[in-house]
Amino acid sequence: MPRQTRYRSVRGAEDILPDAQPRWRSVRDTMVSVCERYSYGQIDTPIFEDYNLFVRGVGEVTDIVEKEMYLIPDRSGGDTLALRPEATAAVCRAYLQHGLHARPQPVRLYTVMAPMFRYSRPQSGRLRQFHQLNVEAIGDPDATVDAEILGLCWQVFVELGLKDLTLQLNSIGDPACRPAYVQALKSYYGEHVESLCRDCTARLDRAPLRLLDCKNAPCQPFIEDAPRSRDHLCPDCESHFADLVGFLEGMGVPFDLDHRLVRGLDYYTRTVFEVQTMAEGAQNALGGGGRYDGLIQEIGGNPTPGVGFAMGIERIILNLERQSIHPPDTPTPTVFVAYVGEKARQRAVVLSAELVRSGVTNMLGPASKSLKAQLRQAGSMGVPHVAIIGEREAESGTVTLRNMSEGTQEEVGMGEVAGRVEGR
RNA sequence: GUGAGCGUAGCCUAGCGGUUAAGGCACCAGGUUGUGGCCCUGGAGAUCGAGGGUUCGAAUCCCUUCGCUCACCCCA
Repeated sequence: MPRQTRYRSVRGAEDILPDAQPRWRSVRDTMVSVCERYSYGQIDTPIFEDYNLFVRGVGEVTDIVEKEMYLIPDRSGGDTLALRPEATAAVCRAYLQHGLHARPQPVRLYTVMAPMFRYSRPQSGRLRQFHQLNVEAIGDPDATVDAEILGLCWQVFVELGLKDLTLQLNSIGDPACRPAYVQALKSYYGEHVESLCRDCTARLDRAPLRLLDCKNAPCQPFIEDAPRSRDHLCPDCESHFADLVGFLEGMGVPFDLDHRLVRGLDYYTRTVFEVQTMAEGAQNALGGGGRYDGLIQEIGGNPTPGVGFAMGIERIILNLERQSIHPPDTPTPTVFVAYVGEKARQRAVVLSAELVRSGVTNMLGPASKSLKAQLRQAGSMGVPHVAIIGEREAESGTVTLRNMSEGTQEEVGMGEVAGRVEGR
């Protein structure tokens, strides 16, 4: 046998085999169900976009833009394309492109199972192609919308059955108050530069907010005493946040205020939140998002507020498995069509097709295998009925219908099979 | 991009310098001439990730490389 190159899926990109599909489907169904009950409408956008959309939208100095995008030269010589690294910018683009501002605001949108692409070293809970649920409410600045989004997000986790989750909440202000806060943060940290970890000395200039996020030991004491964004909110942001907190309490959505929570995408304003597991493992953020009141203007629209979040399907599935929350069983055929001999072979294909037409899930047995082997296969799959067509049945136009659990069988006409198996 | 661990049949694992690389699961075929689940027998399937080196001799030791995994970073 000549040995050929064995291809495998590209690093960080996984196949989802039939056995895994019930799990994916049930997660998806739960997400759709919650979104639809909140009156969100499904939107699907292309998996690639002009890469400038993400540069503008996500922010030039973010990791996503600097080193994680998959770029594709456009064969027509136009602008470079990017496999989407996240959904929000693309959904906002669609909002603008289709004049959705002309509809009642906010416009409520979601995408499920949307594949996203980010180039980074794969590890548990982090792939290069991964899938998200994305939910966005665009066009209304009110805190009720933030509350709705947070409530929707939390409800999805509740209905998925995941336990040991926390909802971390913070406000990082807006253009009116954030610059002053960032300044305060910088000058505070400026006094401690020499004590900080190497990562953080670099962060001080490039992404000061992320200093708060550092996990290294040397920096911990400074984080506690660092200026907090919520203490520097302008009156508008302050009352917006107070409203949100009140709404969440009223809704019974549990949350923790976390002054360290900042997010890695530039577009967030005011509300930011993250749903985290307490489970072991590094990738503990199952979902996250916030308000992005400046984003639409940034990508060329009129100033338009928005809030939304994303959650990672793979990470959710990982945690469902860790918590032994099982998906529905893989469906098995109702009937296995076994046959022996040439004439029977012809009848069998026909029977299989007719059963499908009658709505009966069935599997056609393999040719050139003994009856014994076919029965064995049906048995190992747990198929409840086997329709056997041998020489005899082929002659008389009948089939022997075997009940696998009882071990009984009866001879019926070809057309009777569907009725027999359903009637039980 | 950085660091660590690991690579033996589809999956899990034994072997850790010496004759044809062992076992389990799964797969295939038999055990009555057209009948499953248990049991029994047999079979197929591995150039031991790849390349190079050391040695009389390497899956076993060394180097390189590729791949996988986990963590950092970042985030879903």
